Amino acid sequence: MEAMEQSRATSKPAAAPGAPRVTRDAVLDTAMRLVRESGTEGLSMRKLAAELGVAVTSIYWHVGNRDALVDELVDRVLRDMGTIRAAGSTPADRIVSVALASRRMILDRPHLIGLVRERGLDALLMLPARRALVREFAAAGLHGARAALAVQAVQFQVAGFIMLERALTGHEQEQAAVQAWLSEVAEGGDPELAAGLNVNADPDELFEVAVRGLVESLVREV
Amino acid sequence: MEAMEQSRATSKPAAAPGAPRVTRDAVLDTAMRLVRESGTEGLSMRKLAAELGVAVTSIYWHVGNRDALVDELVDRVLRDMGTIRAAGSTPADRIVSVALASRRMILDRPHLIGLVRERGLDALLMLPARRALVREFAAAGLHGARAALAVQAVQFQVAGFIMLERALTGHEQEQAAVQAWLSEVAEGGDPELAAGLNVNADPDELFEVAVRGLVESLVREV
DNA sequence: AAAACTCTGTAACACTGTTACACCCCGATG
DNA sequence: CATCGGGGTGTAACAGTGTTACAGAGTTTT
Repeated sequence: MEAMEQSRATSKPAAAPGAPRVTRDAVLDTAMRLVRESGTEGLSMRKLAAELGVAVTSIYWHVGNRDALVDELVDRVLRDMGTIRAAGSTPADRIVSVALASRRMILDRPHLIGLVRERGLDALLMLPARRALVREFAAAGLHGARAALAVQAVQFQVAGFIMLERALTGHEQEQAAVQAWLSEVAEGGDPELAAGLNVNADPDELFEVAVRGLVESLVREV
Repeated sequence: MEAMEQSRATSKPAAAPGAPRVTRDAVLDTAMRLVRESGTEGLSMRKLAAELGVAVTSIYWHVGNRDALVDELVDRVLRDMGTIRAAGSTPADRIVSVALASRRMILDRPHLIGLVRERGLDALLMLPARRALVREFAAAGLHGARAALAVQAVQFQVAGFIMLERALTGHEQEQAAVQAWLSEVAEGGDPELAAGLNVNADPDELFEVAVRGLVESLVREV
């Protein structure tokens, strides 16, 4: 804890003559690279130290501990995400566009989900879209508690969908129980339905249909 | 691997005279207890062995390895969940009731989420509601690809919501970034909105509103 | 009696996060 | 100039994790 404060304060002597062999930034950079290359579980303090050609204790001196390190990585990724702008003419369209953009932003940073999940920072996933959602729902005529409920509903749908989607891709078909049930449905007289349930092939369409349905319901009752 | 086959095949000599000191069932029982008491991370092979008064290798002989053990625990919990029955008169009401019941069932088994998450079995979380959803959407007049999309949308919303809700409870307020933004909203002229965004106090209402909105959108277009 | 099988124990390997402690170097102070 | 203090690093260890090679006891089968 105090170590972090100290190292944070010394951003000037980083290039001083009595140069430290690694910087806090260098640690964070290679940590980020390790996560990009092999996920959250590919990031170990020893690996990180070895990668920097340094003993483990140096890492601890610079970042405190692993949790603080991951927190900082989350912060970094979130910082470079920028803000979300709504597009479209109708209020519903604009809100849906915010949801779509939010999903894109998060999916473009695959390591982010693993990081927030490990540290229980799931709330931060919703942060980028919040501002835009509040604004657009207000523009759609929703205020007060009603608006709060609407914003939260959309946020939960977006973030929940994304986390689930990432957890499911690749794994779904493998489940024996799932497969068994699918063939059962196919024999039940609606093969097209079974096919549609099998593919997690088009998450894009699924996401848009779900979000649009929810949003239109929320803005209609004004 | 073969060990599992062997032990699974020997359900008869479990009570034979040359009695083993632990049974596969006993291992699973205490494993389940450990998870209930201290979560997934409270379940270690050594702790489990110690709890049973046995060496670690016995555990491995009976269940194979940790992953297989957790898989079996998931199976067990899922098996005792039973089936979901729809209630209500209108199609939308019936579908919403399935979603509510599904959430209740899962939340009543808090350890389940940790287990499926650790093993990437998230798809199994949706399984109990699938049958009922397909039936009710068919009764609402949806068939084929349209019905598949609707079922998937509801499933994703339910499962995503639950996972997020469990991850957020308790943690949300702690985030500094979240807090900062909330006070900003409050000063923006809509304190009631800020209040509604702050509480994760009423997830029940939030869930019902979100699901009902989505479902009504899905069944309306028939 | 011998061989095969079931089940358990000892001890180790390779990892993980974390820390107590000694040390080096360099700049500031007495 | 000498001394002190602190930034930064290294060695080595502690405690814990999943996993396994191997030996052995006890029972059943051949």
